[in-house]
Amino acid sequence: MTSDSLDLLHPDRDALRLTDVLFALSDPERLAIVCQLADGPLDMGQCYLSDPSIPKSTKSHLMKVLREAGVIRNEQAGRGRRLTLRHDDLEARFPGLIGAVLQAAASFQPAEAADRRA
Amino acid sequence: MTSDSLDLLHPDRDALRLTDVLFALSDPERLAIVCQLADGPLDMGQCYLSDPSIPKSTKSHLMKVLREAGVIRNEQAGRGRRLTLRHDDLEARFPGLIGAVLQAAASFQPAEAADRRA
DNA sequence: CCTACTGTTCGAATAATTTCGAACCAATCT
DNA sequence: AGATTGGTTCGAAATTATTCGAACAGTAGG
Repeated sequence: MTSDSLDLLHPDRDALRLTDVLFALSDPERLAIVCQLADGPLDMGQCYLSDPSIPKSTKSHLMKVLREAGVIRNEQAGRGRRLTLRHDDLEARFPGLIGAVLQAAASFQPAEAADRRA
Repeated sequence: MTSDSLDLLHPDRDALRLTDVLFALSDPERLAIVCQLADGPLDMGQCYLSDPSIPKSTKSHLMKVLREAGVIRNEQAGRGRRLTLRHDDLEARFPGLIGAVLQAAASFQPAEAADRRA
């Protein structure tokens, strides 16, 4: 009935810590995930890692770090999970930060993104 | 005579990696150092850590991480060392990033900074 | 030259992250 | 209900980062 264990914990906007956010973004794999979410929410299955053979537990852990830092929201959606970049919360708390990171990342790793689309 | 081993290695502007920069900034102690350098270069002795009892080897290592990520420059100056935030290089490579981080950090940890000034 | 002063580097111990398989849980479909 | 799909959590192993003392190196001053 009412959702039980699997609604995960998300920090409030006011509780976001800059160093935690920076740390979450400092891993190439996590940063790439964030870039994919910049255009809008995605189901977990639509979020691609650089290496497709990475097990789901590892992928889940990457999402956990991003979620606990307050970078993404991870909510149940049907059978799977919907991932959302917490753009508004980040922007409110750290103005200009996420935009600068996304722009820098976009002009940086376009090759990998293109590879994934191919 | 000519400086020997102690001119440290600094990555070129073009070699700066976003994830390395974010990682370097993701530690509270290192971030605080960067904030102190925002107003201009400082000698190492003028850079304060949250805990004054931290040994110099640890402090040196914090600077090393910042330097190797390309966040600061560390050059010999007289008897000691002059630390400089590589603001121009960072801005050129990741427009808006360092400014957003500094602003977010400033509106975040003013208590600690005030303590140090007292 | 010798000493004092500043920092860096090295090596080892500790702590924190990452990675992965296995077990588990919730939702959907038959 | 049972089977399938999609993802989280747990626990252990491996990797990486941090911390600190000791040894070293460069500079300035006596």
